[in-house]
Amino acid sequence: MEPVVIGKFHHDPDSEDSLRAFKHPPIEEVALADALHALSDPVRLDIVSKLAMDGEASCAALDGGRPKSSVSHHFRVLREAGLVRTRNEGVVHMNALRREEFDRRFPGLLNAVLAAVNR
Amino acid sequence: MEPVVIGKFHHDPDSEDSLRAFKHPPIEEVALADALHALSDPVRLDIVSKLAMDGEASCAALDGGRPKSSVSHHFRVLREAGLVRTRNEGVVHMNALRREEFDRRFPGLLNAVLAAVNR
DNA sequence: TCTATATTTCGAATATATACGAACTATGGC
DNA sequence: GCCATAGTTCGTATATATTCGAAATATAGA
Repeated sequence: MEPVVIGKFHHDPDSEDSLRAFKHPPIEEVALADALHALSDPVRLDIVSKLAMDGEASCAALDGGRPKSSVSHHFRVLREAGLVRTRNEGVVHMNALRREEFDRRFPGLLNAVLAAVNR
Repeated sequence: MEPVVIGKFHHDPDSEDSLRAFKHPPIEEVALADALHALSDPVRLDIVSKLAMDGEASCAALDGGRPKSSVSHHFRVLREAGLVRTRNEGVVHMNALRREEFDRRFPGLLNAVLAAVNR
């Protein structure tokens, strides 16, 4: 039986080193200042708030009419701040908050932000 | 009896329109994104953390060896985000967190940030 | 009034962030 | 294989932040 080739072109789409997979930092490596910076933008606060309500969503579902490249940028910032995990579901990228992990790292922070963002 | 002159050169040093007095926004006018941005800088996180422990301090006491103009800038950002109140005490400026007000505006936020910054 | 001290303001350099079109890449379905 | 779709990456323009020296301002005290 042939071994599965995991490399540049033949890879496991769910593995962390897949071409399509994203960098999700270990939650312990996320710095507080970076998390706060990620949350300090109205567009990203909106995305985070909607993800908290809906659980999961594609990028397009949360674009608010903005160009794809802008939305992609904001998702990247959220990912790198440990706030969002993105997984490939066919042609769509599904995003969800890393709530348990983030809460473990910064207890109460996300709750306080989400409470504040909704008035 | 002469009325007290409140103007460009003869003014009440405790009044909000004094030359030396600072702009402290009404807490209800502080936007979440601006508060988070103010907290998303390591220098300012350090200042806020020290103020939380010490209660009150002059600018110089918290400068961490940085030039005065830089420290002054960071205090201004904290002031405009509703986090810090500065009052004139003779030649020094005494700074304190607007804790009660800020907590009322964004419940749990400052606690979560302060808990996270210490570790 | 002169001096020392604490801090702000100004100005300019540099760094970082945001925005968005165009080109590119991965996936699923035909 | 070809096409459409969903996102990413790239390049660049612009906006905002940070830094710090120098000059200005306020206050206390001699």
